[in-house]
Amino acid sequence: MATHGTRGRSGGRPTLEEVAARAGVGRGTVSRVINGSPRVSDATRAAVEAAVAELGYVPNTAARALAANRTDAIALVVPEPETRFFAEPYFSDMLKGVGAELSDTEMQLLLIFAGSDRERQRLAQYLAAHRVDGVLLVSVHADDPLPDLLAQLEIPAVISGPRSAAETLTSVDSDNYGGARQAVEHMLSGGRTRIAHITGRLDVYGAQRRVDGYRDALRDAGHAADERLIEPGDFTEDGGCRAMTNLLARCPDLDAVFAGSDVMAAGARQALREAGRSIPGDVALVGYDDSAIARHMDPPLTSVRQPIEEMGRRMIDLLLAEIADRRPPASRGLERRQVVLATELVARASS
Amino acid sequence: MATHGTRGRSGGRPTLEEVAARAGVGRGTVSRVINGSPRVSDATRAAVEAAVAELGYVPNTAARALAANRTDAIALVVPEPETRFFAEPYFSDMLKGVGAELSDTEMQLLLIFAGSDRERQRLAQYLAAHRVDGVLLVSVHADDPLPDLLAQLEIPAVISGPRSAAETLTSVDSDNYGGARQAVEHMLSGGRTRIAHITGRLDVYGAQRRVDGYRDALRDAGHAADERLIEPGDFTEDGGCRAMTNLLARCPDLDAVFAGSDVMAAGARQALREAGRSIPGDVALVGYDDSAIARHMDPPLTSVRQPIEEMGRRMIDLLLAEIADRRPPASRGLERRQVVLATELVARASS
DNA sequence: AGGTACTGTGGGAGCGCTCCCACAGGTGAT
DNA sequence: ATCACCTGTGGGAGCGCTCCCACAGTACCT
Repeated sequence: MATHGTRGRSGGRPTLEEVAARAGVGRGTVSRVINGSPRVSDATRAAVEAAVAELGYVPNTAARALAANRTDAIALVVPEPETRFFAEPYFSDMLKGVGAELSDTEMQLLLIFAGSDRERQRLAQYLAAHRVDGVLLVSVHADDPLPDLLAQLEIPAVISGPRSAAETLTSVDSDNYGGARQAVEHMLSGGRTRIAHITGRLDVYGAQRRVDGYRDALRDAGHAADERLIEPGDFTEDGGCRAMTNLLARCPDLDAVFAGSDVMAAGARQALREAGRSIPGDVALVGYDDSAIARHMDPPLTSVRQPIEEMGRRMIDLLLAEIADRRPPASRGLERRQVVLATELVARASS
Repeated sequence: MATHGTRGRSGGRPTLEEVAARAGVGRGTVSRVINGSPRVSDATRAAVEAAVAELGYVPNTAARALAANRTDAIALVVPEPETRFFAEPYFSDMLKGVGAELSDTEMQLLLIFAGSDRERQRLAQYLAAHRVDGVLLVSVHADDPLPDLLAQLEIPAVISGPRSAAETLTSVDSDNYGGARQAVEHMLSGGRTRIAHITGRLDVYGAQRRVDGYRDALRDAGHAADERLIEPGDFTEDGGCRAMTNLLARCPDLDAVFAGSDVMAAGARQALREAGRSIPGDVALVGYDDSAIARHMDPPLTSVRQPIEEMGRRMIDLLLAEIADRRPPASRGLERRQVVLATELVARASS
């Protein structure tokens, strides 16, 4: 009789109803106070808050999620094996920005790795179950099916580097085009005229944009286009070394190199050294990313810094806005949002 | 009339009830199939599974959590700022083991940092709301209040290094005592007799156990105890350097040093070098952790390896068992579980 | 024949919340 | 005085599941 209908509750955390009884109000009113609705009188609000404090009431997330059809959680999906995640400062910076922006929110951040097929399978299940209100996607390759899955499931998502100029998802990116221009203009102003470029993998949109920036900066400075100064790389150190070797063979008169990443710049440095070219005496060298490698290279590498932490913050802003917009399913879609953040050239001894 | 009572469901994921209708069975039966109950006939199970596949049914986690009073999630709590998490390979190894062991489970892993006061506050709320079924605690200091909070909230938890010999939480640890013995015995067998020890912070239980192992190994080999050979360190490189300097001043005749961590060994190496002692010629040096530092030191450092990944796996095993045990709240408590895993000496040039 | 025991199944009740309708009481225009 | 329209409030219905009781059917004992 006493325990009628009281199934699993051993210790028994207080419920909304109990708080309501204690405060002498109705359930709806307590709910309104908890959720910060303005339509509550000051006196009532105070009474409810007192009851909440006395009882140590904490809302039941599952009940709320079920009733309101939301989870108050978002996922940061990293389509890489965990190893890379820990190896690259990119992710830790991103996480810092995301965490900071989220810290005055009720939202909970989930970190999900989707490196292996198996993990991707799990993630698909996870998303199908709508266990998060939104998704942050970082470091996505051009042919990744994940963005489309997200679109199909109608889950709000923000991507950290658009897959192409026609990206349909809301995206945040650094100004790859402008960053490349900065690098090239920096070398031009240093008196260099034969500036080569080692590109990143061209199926990565950002790498393409860097090539565009490189080309336009040279053209605007009145230099004739010379496609022989452009050599494709693949973001690896070996690739950078090979590319540099090819460039030296083809254009022995080059006096500067803009590498599409610091790692490739490290490879290029090795090739230059083996060819007996001094840095920056014979050849100026500029990288991209301003990673730890840049600071520790010999000589220290001039590099283009991306505001990764801020990118993380902006991604959260946009995602939260999109989640909020979702509720009234009225006027959606029309304006794609693409935020582009400025880069900064960090000049060091290599140029 | 058509949309009577159908509130938020726009697209409308299928529910248990719909699957039941499709399969021509009752709701309870579908639930039994989904949860792998054996009390279902093969024919019925097949019919239900077909309906699930056709409808693309995915259980609603929130509803399940509410009804069953569990979350199917566990938290890995890191009481450190994120920076340290990324800096130390300890965490990434741990995460790998944990992830592996969890991958054939329905359990979801949450990574929670509790470095700042603010984050700890949040965590307390989080735990009070019982948003996870269990907690994995790594790298906890002796005076941390977190374990007690967990106990008070009756949340199953496993800790990765007991706070003391009287640890009440289930714990997994590497054999600090045995590891220290291995290190000392290795140096003894190399003909060293005056072996010093730079300890870790002694408020860390594991560091104490290493001192115990060091003492006992020497005693068992018939060496008279000499407390002057023991110098306290604090796990930092500077501390290791200072400790080494003190040791050299006090016992110039020492011919070997067992440092309580690789980082301190690096500090000790510097002090030895400055004092003109060669490694391993004049003094043998052995560290603890077998971290990247050990491999890259000059000369490469002999060190004691802890099976961190396996520790992660075992922690999950124990935690899942504890969560399962929880359901029938019958015979609990009596046996504290403390798992200790063997260490391995990795011999390199420094000894 | 009657009993006991098990297997497989259906469906009611309830988990703790949010949403929303209903309604009381106040205010100001007509 | 009448009506319209606010603000603040109570509480019913329902979210999609799990748990468990009830019961039909079959099998095996007395």
